Amino acid sequence: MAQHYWLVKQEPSDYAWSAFEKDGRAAWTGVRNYAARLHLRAMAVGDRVAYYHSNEGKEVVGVAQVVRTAYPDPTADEGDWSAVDLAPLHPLKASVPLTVIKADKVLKDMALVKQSRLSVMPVTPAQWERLMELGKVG
DNA sequence: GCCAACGTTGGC
DNA sequence: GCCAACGTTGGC
Repeated sequence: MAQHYWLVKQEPSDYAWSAFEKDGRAAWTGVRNYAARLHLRAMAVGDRVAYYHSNEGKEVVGVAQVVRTAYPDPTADEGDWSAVDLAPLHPLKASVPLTVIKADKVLKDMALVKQSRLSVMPVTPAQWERLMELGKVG
């Protein structure tokens, strides 16, 4: 089974990477968007997930992995929504700001740029490789 | 704080 | 089922 790559957005004032690292694991709940739900449901255990700080920072700061596949979101009062569990793997040695992503030949086509309101999105292997290169990982 | 983008809702 | 109005997100 091929590994897939994803990116999730989070406002640092809401749940920053540092808090995520401290917790060691988090239920990714509260997603109320059909496109994002589709992506959550496509996640497999072990998939890599880039962690992006929206609004404040506007940069990719770390790498997480999926530790539990989609299950009914316990925070949803009504409707058919999904959550997954994520665990932090490591921070990027150099965070990758949106300005750099927009200026990069490979990364400028990311959903992050094209669909600015989507909170969970796939990342192509080429984009992932470039992101890790810029993040000084590996 | 403003505003553009865009997803969702509701009237017809 | 279409489309205008509305609400939310998120960059600037």
